Amino acid sequence: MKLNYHHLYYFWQVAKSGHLTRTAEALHVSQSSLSQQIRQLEDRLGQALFIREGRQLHLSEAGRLAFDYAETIFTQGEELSALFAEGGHAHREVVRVGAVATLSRNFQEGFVRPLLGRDDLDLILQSGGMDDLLRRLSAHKLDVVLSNQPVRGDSEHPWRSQRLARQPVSLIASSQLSPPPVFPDGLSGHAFILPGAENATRHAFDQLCSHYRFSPKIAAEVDDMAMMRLLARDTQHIAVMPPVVVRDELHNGTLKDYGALPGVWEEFYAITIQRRFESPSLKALLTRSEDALLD
Amino acid sequence: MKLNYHHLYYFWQVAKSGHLTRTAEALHVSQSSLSQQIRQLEDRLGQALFIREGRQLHLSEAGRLAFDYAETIFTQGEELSALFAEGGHAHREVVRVGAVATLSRNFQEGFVRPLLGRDDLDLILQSGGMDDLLRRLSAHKLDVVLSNQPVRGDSEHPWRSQRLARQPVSLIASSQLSPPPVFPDGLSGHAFILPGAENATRHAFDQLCSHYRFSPKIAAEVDDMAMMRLLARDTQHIAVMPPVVVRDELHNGTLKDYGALPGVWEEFYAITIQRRFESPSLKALLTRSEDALLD
DNA sequence: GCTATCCGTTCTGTTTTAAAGAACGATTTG
DNA sequence: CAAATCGTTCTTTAAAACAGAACGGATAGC
Repeated sequence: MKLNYHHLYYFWQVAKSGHLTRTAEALHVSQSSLSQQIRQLEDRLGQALFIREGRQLHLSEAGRLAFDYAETIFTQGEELSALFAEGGHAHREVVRVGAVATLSRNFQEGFVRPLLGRDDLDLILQSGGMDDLLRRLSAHKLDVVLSNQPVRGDSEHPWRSQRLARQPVSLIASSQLSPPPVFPDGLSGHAFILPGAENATRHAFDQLCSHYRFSPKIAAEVDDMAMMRLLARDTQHIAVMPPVVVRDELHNGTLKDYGALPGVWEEFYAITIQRRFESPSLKALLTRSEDALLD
Repeated sequence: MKLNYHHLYYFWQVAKSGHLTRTAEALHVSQSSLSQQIRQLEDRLGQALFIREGRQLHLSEAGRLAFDYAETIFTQGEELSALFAEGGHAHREVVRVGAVATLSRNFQEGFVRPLLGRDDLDLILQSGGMDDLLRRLSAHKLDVVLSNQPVRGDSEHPWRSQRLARQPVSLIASSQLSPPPVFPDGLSGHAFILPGAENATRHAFDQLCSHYRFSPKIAAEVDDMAMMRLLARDTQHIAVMPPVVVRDELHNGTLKDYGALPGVWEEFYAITIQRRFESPSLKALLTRSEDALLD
């Protein structure tokens, strides 16, 4: 009881044009052959795909349904054919990495670094929203998605989240600040620059605050690390962020690290789809030590 | 030079398990047959899909590529088979409507109203972001998307935007307001509740303001009509919105319509994919008069 | 280091399936 | 009302998918 894709293809072609004879000519087959195979498809599916009115063919409701599926199936097939037809040359290895747009660029670069020097390989980096990226992952348009939070897979979407690394999160502010802020005391006068509410780091920070019964005054909520860096540099507020993001500023003394927050981490996850043949290059990326990623 | 889906199917099955003999048993064919057909596929594509190492099969880079496509192709195919296998009963007509989440619920209801009484038809309503909805449309998971702005199609995405209706936009505020606001004078003391910046209505309003060299004080930007209605009702600010949204409040006198804004409209578009066989029910929905939609 | 086994490939003959041609029937056109 | 158009059905022919046997390289056990 398997679907015959050859029959489905003929059905698709006929449904697209609406005419059996013309399609037969276009495909260089006889109309009798076309007619028979579509009939066989209908027999197998157990329902009429066309409604025969006089000498015209109209799609039935079942036909419309089948046509929608056929459309995606054969569009994909033609894309595949085109990929092999062009060039004809051997296919280069491709690694396609999606990253949540707000993720640390440092980390992204660290992740793909081993691939940057390789001439035998194409690297594709895409940023976007989580929903968008996961959809691409499911459609096999991406090999891995980098995120700062794990996702739960289910039977329909067998995603696998693997923590790649985590780094401490500190209070970062101008080095001129006096008295130096110490968590959680002596902070009442200050305003904070915090990660956005949907961020796991922010969640941990809020929990820490509520443990100490401290309600921070919020100057800004930012979900982009690069943006947070700018705000930390150009305001007198205290930013809650991983020190690596502002490594340069810490080094040259414009900013100062006022201490890591206990239990607050920024975490990095790789989300993949379980599959039998993993690309060896990707596998190597995913099995590195944390240190290699965070430097 | 056409792709043979039968061959691709065998390739897919073997690639999934990684073993030719086991797959042959599972599919009830001889391994020689499997081997030959996969070879034929490779010949046609012009590249090896498997790397034969000793008595093991590994996917080549081209194979990985082909496997990704095969996965989506045959997943779709199996879904289609399942749809026809279950039931076996005749397929009911389905109309699947996507609507931008912020679109007037009144309008959405008006649009689908002719379908609500019909027993012979399933109606599926989905809301979401524009990107998401357009993706579903392209994947044939939706028949039409309702939006308040048109989209441009291109050769890759042959979207067609059709304006279904438009309605005037007024200044709406508490009926107690004195003196009654008249655009654009006598508004300097008031704050506005406006549609969000990415909205076409907002754009038209901004153009009107700049024409009169008037800069409105903004109390809130809201992209959801239902929310705007609440704010108009519960604040003393002036809302820029279509009067129909607050029909009840206008009727019972809590709110008042202080006049339509010239050249400012809220517009409604239906976005579809050009296709040969449109569902007759959908076609009927799309060719109605504006009045039927806006009541 | 030899033998037995496993597993994929290749060759050849057989079976199944797809395709073509002719006859038919229904519908539209002039 | 005849001629043309278009899809279906039946029968024959061509092309494919398939099975079985022989082959060969790789692995495992003794």
